Amino acid sequence: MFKKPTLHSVAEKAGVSVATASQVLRNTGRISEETRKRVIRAAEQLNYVRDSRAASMRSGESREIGLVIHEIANPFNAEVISGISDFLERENYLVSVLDSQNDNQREEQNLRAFIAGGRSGIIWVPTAQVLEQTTQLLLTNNVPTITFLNSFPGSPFDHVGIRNARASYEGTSHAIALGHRKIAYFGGTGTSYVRRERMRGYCEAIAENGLGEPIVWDCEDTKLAASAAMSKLCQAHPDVTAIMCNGDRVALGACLSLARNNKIAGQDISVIGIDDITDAALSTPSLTTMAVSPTELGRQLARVLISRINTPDQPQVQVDVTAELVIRQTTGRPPRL
Amino acid sequence: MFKKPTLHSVAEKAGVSVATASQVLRNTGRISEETRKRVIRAAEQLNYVRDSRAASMRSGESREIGLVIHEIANPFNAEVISGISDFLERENYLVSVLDSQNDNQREEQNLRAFIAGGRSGIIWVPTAQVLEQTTQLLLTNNVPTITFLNSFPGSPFDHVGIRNARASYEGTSHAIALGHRKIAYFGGTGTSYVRRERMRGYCEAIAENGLGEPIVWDCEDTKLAASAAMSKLCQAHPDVTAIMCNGDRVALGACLSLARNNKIAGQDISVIGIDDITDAALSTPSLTTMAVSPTELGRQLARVLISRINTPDQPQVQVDVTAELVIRQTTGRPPRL
DNA sequence: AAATAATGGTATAACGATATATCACTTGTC
DNA sequence: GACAAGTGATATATCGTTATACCATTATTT
Repeated sequence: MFKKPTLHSVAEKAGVSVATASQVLRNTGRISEETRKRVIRAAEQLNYVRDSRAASMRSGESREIGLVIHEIANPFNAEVISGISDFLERENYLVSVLDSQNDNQREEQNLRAFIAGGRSGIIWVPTAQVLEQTTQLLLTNNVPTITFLNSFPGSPFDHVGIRNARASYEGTSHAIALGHRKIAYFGGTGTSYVRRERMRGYCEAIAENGLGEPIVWDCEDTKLAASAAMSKLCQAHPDVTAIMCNGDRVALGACLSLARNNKIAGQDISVIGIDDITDAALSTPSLTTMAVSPTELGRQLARVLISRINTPDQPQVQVDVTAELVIRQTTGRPPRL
Repeated sequence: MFKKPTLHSVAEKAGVSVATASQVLRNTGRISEETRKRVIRAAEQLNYVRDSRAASMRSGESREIGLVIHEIANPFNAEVISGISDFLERENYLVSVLDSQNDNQREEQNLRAFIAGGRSGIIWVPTAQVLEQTTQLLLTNNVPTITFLNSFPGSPFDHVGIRNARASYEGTSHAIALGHRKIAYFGGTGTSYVRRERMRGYCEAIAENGLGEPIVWDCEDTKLAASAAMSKLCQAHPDVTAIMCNGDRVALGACLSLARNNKIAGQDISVIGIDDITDAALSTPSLTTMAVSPTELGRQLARVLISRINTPDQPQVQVDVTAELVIRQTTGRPPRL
């Protein structure tokens, strides 16, 4: 039977002890140049790959980060994952991703897997409903954990996310400044932390300007669902002239519905998104949105997580990145009656 | 200092030996119901999570699969990842993803990490250029590996992918049947396995119908690049009336360029994609494409990989999934001159 | 030249689980 | 009542590393 090379085989081939071979490959600097070369050659010739399980178990250091996300296929998430990996890679960490596909049970299973695998830290984009038991699991097992984008009430973890309320507040204000009076909040379901905050910002802008009762229109976070929901919204509230959306994906879905009904986004109805995913600038008409930089998010996240890993006892940290209004074609003055 | 619970602490709390505790948690069925309950309670109370590194090291089984992909943010890839996870999860495997971001060096590093972590198997979507050394690494370390979607010359690994040549052949034939005579191949750069095959299918269809010299127009695989490239193609070859695209993403980029130049895809120029990503059906006009089922890909992949893991010595396997023509709005008869 | 320090290598005990052999004890059989 | 067989628990070796203590040599100090 075939067996893969181990430190033992490398040491044997180089004619030294495993202890020596280990020291060479870890660059402790205590080994003479001559034997160093011998060991390195042996390792190369055997295509030796250090077993990180054994290494991290013994040393207590893994330099691997786990990322648990509720939906990898979400374009904003995908962009953000690249940003995170980039920054953590520079600090010599490796980021592996598990997709919990919006399933609570899978989510806990994924977190368990990362705990079990001895990750140095966990980045967690929580689903809407987080079980108390899940939090306890992470705390008891003492893994540096940081929630990302979404959070939940009473979370004991560090957090990096977006200034959600402010984003929707400014988006809505932009519509108001253009002269819109009847503005709806469009997209999302349930009461995740993110959505609650975003709705709050919208409601504040509406209230401050005395624009009457807020109008909130639910829909699932897919383009298809958004398109269907938008058609219904237009029927139910024909007087709405602008929508503040829960995200770019539903915003683009709404635009799709408008296009199919021969209405023009930005002229008949104004649409404002949040995120600035790649497609926002590339659809026709291009989407006005509250832009969040995936790079900036990644940078902040890496910073906070690493400082938590290095200083486990520091007080809880919360960082919120500001979204910037990017005006494109889907917003304009309301149509004259 | 705080330490996380181990099997030792569980055993202690339950008043049994670690060996017994281990047996209970592995359900070997050799332990009495009474002590079983005691151990399980202790584990729950302590929030014990088995250290999978230690377990897999000793038992030689990890039930974890590594997926190395060149670009997580690619929408087709993202859809496919979910498909794979679903099927492998049913077989009790966990799929973790590393994104090599089209970087050769990162790719090897990622494969190394999975080898080092003792994965049961590796799913690899190779970048364009694969180093001989990388192949050797996987072989020497004896990890069941399967390439996915893309492959490379002389690959010794199992493969699951798409019938690429046939897909573009049929797509091109569809255009020909509609009456197009001047059809270009649009998108992609370099000579990856996938692109070579797709170009071959296109060329065959062109040759069989005596439509003169193939026209191949390169562009990077992003919507933005495709949009710019399409504008140039239209200038350079004003007589082209249809394009067979290297994928949906560039196809949608091409449509974007058409829309911006007030041309209508499907009337002025016909566009055919490959993949059928979610956005293909949801853009306006909707995209005619050679549809590949991510579910079917996932199923086949899981099947082949698992059989390789269970029977390492079986002969090399290659499975290719057929793409189906889905006619939507971006294809039609060529415009009259 | 004796004492001390530096250099380069190794033996050994962990890390936290599992596999295996073994050992008490009960139960069953004739 | 002796012996076999079965049941339930345990002691111990092991997986592949790294940390640490230790041991030879050789070099440096006074």
